Amino acid sequence: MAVIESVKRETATEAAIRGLEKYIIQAGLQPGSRLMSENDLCQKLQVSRIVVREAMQHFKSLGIIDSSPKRGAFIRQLHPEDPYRGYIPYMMRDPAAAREIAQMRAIIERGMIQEIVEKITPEQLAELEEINNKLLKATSKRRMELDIAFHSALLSIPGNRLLTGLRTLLYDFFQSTRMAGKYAPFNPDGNRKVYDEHQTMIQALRQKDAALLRSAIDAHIKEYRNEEL
Amino acid sequence: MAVIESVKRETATEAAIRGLEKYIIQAGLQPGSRLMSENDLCQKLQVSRIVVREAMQHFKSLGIIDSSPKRGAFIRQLHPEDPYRGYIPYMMRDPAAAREIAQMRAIIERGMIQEIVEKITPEQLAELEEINNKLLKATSKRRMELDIAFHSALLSIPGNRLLTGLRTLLYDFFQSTRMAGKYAPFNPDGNRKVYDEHQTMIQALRQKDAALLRSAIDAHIKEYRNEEL
DNA sequence: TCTGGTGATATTGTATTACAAGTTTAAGCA
DNA sequence: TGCTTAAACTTGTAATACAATATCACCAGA
Repeated sequence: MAVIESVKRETATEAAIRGLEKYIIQAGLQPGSRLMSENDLCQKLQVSRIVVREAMQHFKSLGIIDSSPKRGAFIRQLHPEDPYRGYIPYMMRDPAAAREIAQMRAIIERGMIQEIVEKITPEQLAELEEINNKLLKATSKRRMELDIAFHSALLSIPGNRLLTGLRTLLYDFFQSTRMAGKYAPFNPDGNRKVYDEHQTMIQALRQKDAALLRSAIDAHIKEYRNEEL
Repeated sequence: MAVIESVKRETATEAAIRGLEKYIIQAGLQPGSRLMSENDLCQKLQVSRIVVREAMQHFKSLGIIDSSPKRGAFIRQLHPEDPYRGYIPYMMRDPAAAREIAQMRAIIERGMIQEIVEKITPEQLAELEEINNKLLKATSKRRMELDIAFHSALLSIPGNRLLTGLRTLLYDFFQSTRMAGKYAPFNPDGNRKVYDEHQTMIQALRQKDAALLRSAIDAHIKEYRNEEL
């Protein structure tokens, strides 16, 4: 079966994006390095300044470079949350997204068990306890924040930027949209339940008991899974 | 402690990006919808066409919209790999990235165990077997592709776009750069070993034996972990 | 030599005008 | 109604212009 090739000709801007990427890579520019000026790029790439600026905007939008007026453009230090930057509003409009985010959350938390049992430090353990202690007497809204803080702290234990980059997506977004209503009802026992489940996790971490942590996380996650089907 | 506020004034382009996002959201534009023309946006946002085009480029770069010459710009259907689009070359230059990617891979695969044991279909199981059968008599390069195909197939079982979006990052990139050298040495027994490990996974999936799958995945992953420290 | 001021130069951000090439729409006609 | 043709619209690209500010080279003075 012959596939119809898209014969769309490459625009000058697309070519400039390729050229600029090649320049960045081949010149070995590191975070903090300054790119050559727009006019110089015009000469080098043989396109007008408009095209160069649109190519620059591409890399600005991705967070690869950062420019300041009258100073120039610089290679930016990548941040772990960059990849998802700009997408949240659009995921929010996708009804299937919430289910997938909840599933992703469950997968990540289960998958991390081994890592965090091995690697957690006393300081990190203390932080988890501190967050959870506050949770017991928190109001509804504050409780949600503290729950997020607790799970974010878990997420950061492996010291992996790909993981911490998922924070906004997995917790903030999830809580703020889909779960806001049902997750924080006027349930006076709710705090106690969440607190107890977190305490079990903390205990499992203290004892470095992966099996216990697994069952605690499963219990903590279960309610979401059922609701999201 | 007083934090020095960044007093950087917002540029017209940044304001236009906000305005354009607001327009897209509030107008309820769906994938396939056409945006108003650049000139109309100039009027609406009260900026020049250059600024409008740079704002458009921002959303083009993120994959939110797509424009074709002389026809207009349209809301694009988001694809799961979009968030990581454009980042791979820059991750490649980060020496810490390989370790984090390997760790992420291990976390995801372990975390998926429950899901895929529950949800795998006979067709998906057959696909895994087919891939693995080819692997036994594959040459070095082909073997790497088939290994990637095997794990990608695993990744797609839950039917979660956030997961499948990680494919390029977790497998293609990882294999193509850091592991290329050591992972595919001139080792005639290598195929057999990978084949056997995959077979154990397949058997575990057929029997819906989560514990067996866990140990098989752990064994399969272990070698990477040790090498990456 | 070091400091501070001063003017020239470089740089980005933004607007305007212009046009090519192709798409869409509208008008007019059979 | 259906078809043809011209008009209007739309994006991609270039060139020019200028404001505002950062940077730099230079020079004077202590």
